[in-house]
Amino acid sequence: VTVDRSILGLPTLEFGRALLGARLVREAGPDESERRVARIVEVEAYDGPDDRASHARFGRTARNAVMFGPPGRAYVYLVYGMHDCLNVVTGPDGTASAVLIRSVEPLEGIDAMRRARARRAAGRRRGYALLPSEDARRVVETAALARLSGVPDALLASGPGLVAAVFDLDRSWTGQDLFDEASPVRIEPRAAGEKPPRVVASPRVGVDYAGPPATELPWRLSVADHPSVSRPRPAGG
DNA sequence: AGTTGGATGGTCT
DNA sequence: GACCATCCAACTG
Repeated sequence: VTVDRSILGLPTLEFGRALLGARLVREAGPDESERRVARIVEVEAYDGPDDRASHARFGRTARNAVMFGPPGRAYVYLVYGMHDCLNVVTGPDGTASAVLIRSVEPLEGIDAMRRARARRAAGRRRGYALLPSEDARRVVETAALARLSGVPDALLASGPGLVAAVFDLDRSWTGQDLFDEASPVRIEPRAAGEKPPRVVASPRVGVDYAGPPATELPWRLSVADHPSVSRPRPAGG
C-alpha cells in the first residue's frame, strides 16, 4: 500500500495540513531514467466559491472544472504565461476547492530534477524552439544546467512554478488521480516513524487582487523553519 | 541581501 | 484589453 486515500475526506485546510511531510512521487518513465521523490513542505488552500483569491470565484469555467470534481485529482494551470502550478483538488464532489503545492524538498532523483528544471529554463530562451538540431538544444540545456550548479538541492523546487518544473508537470496532467497507486505521479504518506512536522500558518502569496479578507486568511501552510519553503519566508516560523 | 522590471500567453469581464 | 496563485537576471547598497 503506497497511497492513503483516507485523507481525501478531510476539509480543505486539514487536508493541506496532512499534505505537509507527505511525498510527491513520479515514477521513472520510458524517457526518464530516474524516479523522483520530494517532501511537500509548503501548500496554500483555496477553499470554495466565496474565496475571492480562488480560481473558482467566477464559478465553473473550462479551466477550473476539475476543482468541482472529486478530491485527489491534479489541477495544473499556467500562470504569467510561462509557469505551471500543481494543485490537489479537495472537498467532496460538487464543491470547488484545491490546495496549491508551493514547495517541496527533493529527496530522490535530484539529478533528473535538475535536468528538468534546466530544460524548462532553456526552453524559455528566445529562439530555442527554432534551434536546428537536438545537439544545439542540448548545448543550451547544458549551459542552463551549469548555471544551476550554484543552486543547493534544498532550493531546487522552492516555489510553485519550480515544483511543476522539476517534476515535468504541465496542464495536460489536470485530472490525473494523485491517490491512485497505479498513477505515475502520486502522493504518498510520509515515511513510517517520521513525525508530523510543526506547521506555520501565514497569509497566502500573490493574492493582493482578492482584497481583504482573502489576503489576510492564514491559509498558507508551511513546515516550520524548513529551508525549502519559498519566499517570502513566513514570519515567526 | 534586497529590489526591480521583463518575459509570456491563457483566461475572464 | 487587463490581469495573473511566478521566476530570473541585472542591478543597487
